[in-house]
Amino acid sequence: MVRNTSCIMSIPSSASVDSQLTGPWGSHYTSTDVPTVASGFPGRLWQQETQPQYWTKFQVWEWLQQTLDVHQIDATSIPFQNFDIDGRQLCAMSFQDFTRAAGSVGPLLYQSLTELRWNGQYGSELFAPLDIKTEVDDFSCSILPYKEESCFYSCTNTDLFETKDPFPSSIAVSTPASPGTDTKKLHSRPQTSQMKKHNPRGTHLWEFIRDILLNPERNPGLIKWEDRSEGVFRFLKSEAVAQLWGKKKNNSSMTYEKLSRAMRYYYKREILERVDGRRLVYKFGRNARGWKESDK
DNA sequence: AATTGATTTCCTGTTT
DNA sequence: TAAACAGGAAATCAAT
Repeated sequence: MVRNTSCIMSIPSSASVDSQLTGPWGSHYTSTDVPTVASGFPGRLWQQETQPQYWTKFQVWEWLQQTLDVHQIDATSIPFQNFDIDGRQLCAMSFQDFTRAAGSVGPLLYQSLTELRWNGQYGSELFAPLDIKTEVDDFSCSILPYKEESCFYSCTNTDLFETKDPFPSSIAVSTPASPGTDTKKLHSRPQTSQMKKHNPRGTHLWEFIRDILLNPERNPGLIKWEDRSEGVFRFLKSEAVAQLWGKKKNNSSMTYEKLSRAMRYYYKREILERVDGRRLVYKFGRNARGWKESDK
């Protein structure tokens, strides 16, 4: 009955994770220049993080994911390969280009981007200093804070992963977070479907896993496809993934053991299929979307 | 304020 | 023996 709720700090997390991380997120990018970014960075830099024109391909991709998410549109409904472009190219697309590239979702994307660009021009001054928590990120972190809050995880001294990665995705990207501005148009746009209910903070565990798999640049050997076409994958650095997940959920005590329990619950919902006999191996089930190559 | 879906936490037992 | 796997039970959290 009585649970030992007291020993919360006894997790050797950082040590184990550190030792597991070796990729671009690991030692290479250890915090050297964090302070700069952490404490009020120059407006110019901020602009670069925020304005679509300066986005990297990955940021474009993030924006896409996020926008679809916000509008409850299935990520499989648009060909992502048409958006394997950086911000400059994205901004060069016309309304028609968007329609060509994303079909019926094109207009919505065009709209969203236009508003973002527009906000980007005036947003900076509305960005109160206290919002600049810093760092940030981790991948699926949102670029578009349509929902009032930004995506900061503000885990102050956890520069295990994030960090000065080459994809400064969401730094201050909480552009329109400022109340009183016209960011609500996006909110009030009619929803395409009601299929999904609440999706706290954008991503579920399985989507988080999927997104790691789908982003080689962001996946320094954390999880690997075993059979791409069948949706079979394997954890290479289970504890590191758990830490990352915990970071996303602002839970520093996440472990693979706990993460895997959540994974097992997915079997019943057919989001994952059981792959027995093989440790750390899972397979996407019929209810998992957006992982197939053909889905893109 | 109550409900609920999705985990999170803990645990005991089994398998690799 | 140390990790993983299996699930049950209960707690937690955020969205509604």
